[in-house]
Amino acid sequence: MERGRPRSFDIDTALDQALAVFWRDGFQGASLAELTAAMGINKPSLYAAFGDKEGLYLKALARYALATVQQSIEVLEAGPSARQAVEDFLRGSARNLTDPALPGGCFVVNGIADCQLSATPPAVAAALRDAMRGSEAPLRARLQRAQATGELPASADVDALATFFNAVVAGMGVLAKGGARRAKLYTVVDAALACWPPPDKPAKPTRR
Amino acid sequence: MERGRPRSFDIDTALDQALAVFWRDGFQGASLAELTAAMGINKPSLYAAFGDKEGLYLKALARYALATVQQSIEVLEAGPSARQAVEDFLRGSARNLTDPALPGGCFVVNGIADCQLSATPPAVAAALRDAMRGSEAPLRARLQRAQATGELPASADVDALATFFNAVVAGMGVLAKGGARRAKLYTVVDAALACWPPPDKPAKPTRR
DNA sequence: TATGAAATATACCGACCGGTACAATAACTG
DNA sequence: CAGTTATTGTACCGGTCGGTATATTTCATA
Repeated sequence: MERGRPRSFDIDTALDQALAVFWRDGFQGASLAELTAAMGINKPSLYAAFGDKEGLYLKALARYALATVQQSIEVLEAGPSARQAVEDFLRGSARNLTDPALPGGCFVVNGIADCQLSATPPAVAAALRDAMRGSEAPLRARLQRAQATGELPASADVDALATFFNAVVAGMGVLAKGGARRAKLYTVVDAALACWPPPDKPAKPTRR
Repeated sequence: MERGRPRSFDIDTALDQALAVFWRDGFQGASLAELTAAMGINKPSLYAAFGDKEGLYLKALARYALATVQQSIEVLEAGPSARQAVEDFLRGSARNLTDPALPGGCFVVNGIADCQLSATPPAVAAALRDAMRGSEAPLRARLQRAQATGELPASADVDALATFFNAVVAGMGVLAKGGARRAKLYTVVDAALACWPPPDKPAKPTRR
């Protein structure tokens, strides 16, 4: 049984509202005044529920990372082929990065670039790096599966490919934050997909 | 003739020192205390020479952008072939982004991701976007030349390629700031170079 | 050497920062 | 109906922020 006065707000809702502020302004740039205003609560309530500005950020980041990784897996595993799955993934990323309803760019990319040696808590920097590395995993898993089924040639370096596509998404995140339009990001996707490895030495080259 | 007490520091030297601080901590994160300490001057001297924190940042950014664009042009135009020039450019970028003697990542990429709607002066955001777009120009110029000389097929979209390689560098900048090692960036370079367009429908495919 | 101009150093300004003490409030328990 | 417990609103803390007023120093000029 819960004792005492019940909390007047929903934790996850407040977390999402805090996420939006952190996404837009970064860890340093987001002030407690902005955060509490966006969350509709007071500072002591925030402090009691999340412990700290740092704790709040870490919880918001964990929520964001979980949601995006789940969505990535969903898209990557749903594609009819690995090649199509990666294309869907890249194009979906381009769409999210330029979604006018979102704060702009990628929360993790913005956060990493915002890391200041002097004032970013080590746990925040570490969590961001973990999130960055974690976003590579679904890609790598899908590419490994493609190699196992023969869709990707045995000579392909799936680790390198996963890192590459991840880097492309990060680059698109920077372009998006810099104001690039969605169409421009799509051209990046098109160019990146040209890196898809060709099949290994075909016995009969398909040419007429 | 100069009247009055002469300035006791060199403008460009101080600008370079300020650049290092801004590079590491961003516009918001860099405090006047850090800046003046790094530059070895007092706040009034900074104010008299550069007018403002914003003015100082803009001058430092202009200096950085000029230097990097010049170096990019140099590398891109020195390569024996366009393909080799772009490879040299990408690999040189990867090297710079992970240079332990530098603050880490790309000053422009860090700055763009650090832009906070609430507290970043519009002129700073605009200058960063201009710098981001400007870094694409040397690439595009080199690719256009390659297309004119026939090294790139007429069907290649040089604008898209320039945007793509620029995005790859931006992505590598994020990875670097996130602590990725140089070797990891090199694998991204390798994968990106696989996007180099093949020659148009060769009459005799070079295969034996 | 006296004078004027420009840069220096110190000390300070109001505003905002993250974080908290305190008292009032609202639920559950007996 | 007390009594307990946790949350809420308000008001405040020391510290730092960007920026500046003031007075002093250091040079070129005359």
